[in-house]
Amino acid sequence: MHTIGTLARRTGAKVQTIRYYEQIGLMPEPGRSAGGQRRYGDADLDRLAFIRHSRQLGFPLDAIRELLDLSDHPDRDCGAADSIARRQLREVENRMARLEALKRELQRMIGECRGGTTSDCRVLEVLRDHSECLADNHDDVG
Amino acid sequence: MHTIGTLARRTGAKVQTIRYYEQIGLMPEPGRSAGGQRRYGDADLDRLAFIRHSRQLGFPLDAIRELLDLSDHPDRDCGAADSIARRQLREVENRMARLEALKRELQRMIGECRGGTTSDCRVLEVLRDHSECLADNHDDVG
DNA sequence: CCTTGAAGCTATAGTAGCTGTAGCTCTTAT
DNA sequence: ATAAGAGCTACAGCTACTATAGCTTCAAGG
Repeated sequence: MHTIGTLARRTGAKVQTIRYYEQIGLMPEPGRSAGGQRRYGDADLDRLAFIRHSRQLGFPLDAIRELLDLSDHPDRDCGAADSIARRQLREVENRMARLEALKRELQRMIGECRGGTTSDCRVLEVLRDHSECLADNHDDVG
Repeated sequence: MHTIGTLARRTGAKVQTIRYYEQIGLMPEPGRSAGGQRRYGDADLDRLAFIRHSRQLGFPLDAIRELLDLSDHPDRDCGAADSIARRQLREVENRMARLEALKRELQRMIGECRGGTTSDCRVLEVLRDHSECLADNHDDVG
């Protein structure tokens, strides 16, 4: 039997985070000690490790919920898991592409700045200048 | 004189977002019509465009506050603006590096999956397997 | 048995940066 | 005069946690 602190230490999650996962139904409600403290088994530890590892790979909690569900049913087709992972890969690639564009624009901005006062600062000029805007991007640039 | 809707259309910001910027002091409180509706001038439009463009480059609002302040004082040294931009560039590069690592792990995971049931799915196996964890990463991966 | 300090408990609020909703009022064209 | 569309305030919700306050429990040492 593990305490919540042990789970935290073993997985790198914060104690509050574990309670949060319980609250949103990602972790099951564990047993309690006589005094009301949470007591976990090894299966809980594994589940939390799975969640944390998935989070480190950037999966959103909803996707993790699906992955856990698949993991709980060994007889199902693994195509679903595969497609969640592929979706996440596409997401990561999208973000990278957007960041690449930002990086280039920032480098250009910085590269053109020749010092002096803010009145002739290229950085501020670029930010002010409407005409050089990136294409509209309403998504998070994350 | 522009309405809030006009500003929104011209900058790509949502109406609520403009009101939000006012609320947090990023946009000034504008004048009002007889009936109490916001009325903006061209300077407001420029300021909002500056904010949106900076957001598109991923600058956090605090950084934008500083950039706007610099932009409002043409006599100051532009080194500050430059260093904010460099900080942002480093941030972008960091995120890209982290995403690159995620991308590789996702690709490996997906590449190894040979179909079948979830019980022998490599994707789920990798997520379950403690020993193959990425180095601990407590930052946002975003 | 008693104390003490670490760890746990609940509940609530805060983070970033918006976005959406409800229920109203204003503007403007016809 | 009316009606559509835009604007108003105030507040809740989003993601995924994180932090705080004020309390209780646990485990070890004396």
